[in-house]
Amino acid sequence: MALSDRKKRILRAIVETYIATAEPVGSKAVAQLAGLDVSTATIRNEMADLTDQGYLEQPHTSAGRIPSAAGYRLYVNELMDRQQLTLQETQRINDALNLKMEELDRVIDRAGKVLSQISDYPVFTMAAAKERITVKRFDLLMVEENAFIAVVMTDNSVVKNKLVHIPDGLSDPQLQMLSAVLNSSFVGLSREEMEEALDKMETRTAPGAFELIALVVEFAMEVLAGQSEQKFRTAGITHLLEHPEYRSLDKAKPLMAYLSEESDVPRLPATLDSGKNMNILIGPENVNDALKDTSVVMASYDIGDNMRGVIGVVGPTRMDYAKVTARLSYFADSLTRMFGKELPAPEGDSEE
Amino acid sequence: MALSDRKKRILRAIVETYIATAEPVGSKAVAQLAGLDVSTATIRNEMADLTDQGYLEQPHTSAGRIPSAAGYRLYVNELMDRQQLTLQETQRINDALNLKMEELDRVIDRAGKVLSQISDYPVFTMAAAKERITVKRFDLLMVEENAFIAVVMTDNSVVKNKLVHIPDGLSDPQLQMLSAVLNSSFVGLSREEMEEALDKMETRTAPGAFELIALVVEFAMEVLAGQSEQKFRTAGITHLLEHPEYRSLDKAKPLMAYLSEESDVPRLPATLDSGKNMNILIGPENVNDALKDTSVVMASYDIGDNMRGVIGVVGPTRMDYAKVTARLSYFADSLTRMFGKELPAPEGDSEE
DNA sequence: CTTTAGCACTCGAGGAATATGAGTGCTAAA
DNA sequence: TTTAGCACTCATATTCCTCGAGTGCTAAAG
Repeated sequence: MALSDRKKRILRAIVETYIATAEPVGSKAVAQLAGLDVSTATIRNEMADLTDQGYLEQPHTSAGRIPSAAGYRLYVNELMDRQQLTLQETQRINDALNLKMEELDRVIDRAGKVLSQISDYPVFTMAAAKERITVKRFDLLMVEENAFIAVVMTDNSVVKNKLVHIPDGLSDPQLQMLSAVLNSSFVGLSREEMEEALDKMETRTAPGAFELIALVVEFAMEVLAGQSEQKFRTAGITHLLEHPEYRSLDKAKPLMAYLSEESDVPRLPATLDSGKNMNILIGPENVNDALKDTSVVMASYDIGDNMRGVIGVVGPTRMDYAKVTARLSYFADSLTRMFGKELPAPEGDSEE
Repeated sequence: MALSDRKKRILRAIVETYIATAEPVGSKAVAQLAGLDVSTATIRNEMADLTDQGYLEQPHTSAGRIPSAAGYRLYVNELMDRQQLTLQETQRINDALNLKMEELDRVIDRAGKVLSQISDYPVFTMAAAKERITVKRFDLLMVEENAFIAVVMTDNSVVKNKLVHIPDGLSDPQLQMLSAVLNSSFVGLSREEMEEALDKMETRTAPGAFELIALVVEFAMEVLAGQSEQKFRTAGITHLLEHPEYRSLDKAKPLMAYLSEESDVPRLPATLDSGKNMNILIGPENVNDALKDTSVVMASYDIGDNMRGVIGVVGPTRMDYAKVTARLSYFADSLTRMFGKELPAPEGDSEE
């Protein structure tokens, strides 16, 4: 059932003043703000209707109304004006991102920090790799008599290396031999397949040589593991404490623990409705218990060919959705522009 | 002026019960706990003396006493029993550290997390590199027609790489030429010296070649910068909220902001009294303002040949010093044993 | 000289009672 | 359908009071 225009204006006024003040909104305040030339009594009637329909809630008999989850939902879907960013703000964002094309994760980290600063809410970031990553090539470089560098490059263009110490020196031909074995037998394999291949090889290879191969392959497996592992990072958790709903520590603590690295519970359900690239989860729409009274606004962006990143803002259901969505979407766009398909694949070792 | 044995016992009892309860300690409680067979009145007299001498403080005329900074200092220096760790606890620490010799920073991160868990306080870690770091060698690997990997190894055995895309292909001899220039002109130079050398070279080199050189050298300079930059990390900040002195958000917020990445103010004064490898800073002894009401217990450990790490615990002045120092010193020892000089230099790219 | 018992005093914490006022629902008139 | 009026509700703030732990001081006892 569609709401009358007047009801919508009232709902909108309530949501926005509640967002601004964090206190239940009464009919008087609405009368002033909604720009309607009706008395408070009329508004009270309309508010009673909206309460019946589930868009508003009453903390107790005689306080003002606050929006329910459904109320926020409606507001977000239909009523909200997209805010424009000021030139200054876009400037700030660009500065933060363009400093220099550094490593992927560092940029993302910094992006999170800046987003947190300009939105006044905590921010999380996540990068999810595609399902199957393999090693594209191995390189070995002798550096001293008793050490070489193993360089591993994955098919999503991440390059990592490790200094390997060896008890006895290695001749150049031996090194090339090693390199040949690695490149012929372990390229194009996923982590699990590598493990298998390594097992099979053990029986029919000289122990000394096998040990070295295993060392490098295990490193490669670690790299692959590190790639597919979801990297969850947060920034600005202390912003939580600035909002009245978290003045009580009992409220703040669990959410903060969830956001900081401490809790080992499964992370945010990255249920990005595929297709859409901006997603708003309001209060109970969050699956996770720690987020029941929390809203999450998240956006996704592309990283290179085969990865997708998510960046999101966490706050009380009374979140300034208009402000947050405006900033967030600009951010996500900028990130896609930086890392997206058009650009060369992400450079450098994109270590954690 | 030395304190009588009885005064010391009383002071000790006060410090320890205050640490346990976070509430001012009265003469009655001391009478029971100090194990002295004297009346509360006597103890009151002694406590008055201790207050005069500056070891105790009175929040208001008629509450119990709490230790002053000087009182804690005395306690830490003379009165405190070193706690023994239980077998279980050492086990836990060892498990956490020995999982696998992974990258330096990851191990340190994990160490911080575990230390925070077993001490119930936030923990910070820092790694300070030696003053002058240089590049030990460059390697270039062609990977595709239009990209190569630049591998940079520093003299503290850190290896990093970057994928460099180039518009036009590069022949093998050209690549070797490039490598030769880099290795002959930029090895052994500090960051600043590199910059100079690069400037000089600009005038007398073909533009196309120079561009590539500059690309790699700039990357190397970034690596050096990253090495000398102090890496400050924290774990378990939310533990702060568990302690009554930070129940009021106004108290907790600044400290939390300081500890999390948000504040850009200069970090902890790593004024490790050189020589000593365990350091306790009590309240006002901290230079930084954000730490005025906070105690910091820190220990240092060696990393390889030329780096030194600091790991520390932050908490209210009413901190369980005995517990914390015991755990911390064990931790620092274990870390030194892992990364110290006897072991091969830290392996792998020790990226942040 | 030191220790102890006794006592009046202080001051914060906690609780009950009270006042305040914003906001509501309902009714009756416009 | 809108408005004014009015009685009612209930969270919050304020005030006042009591309670009790703890103190300092004094005078007596060891």
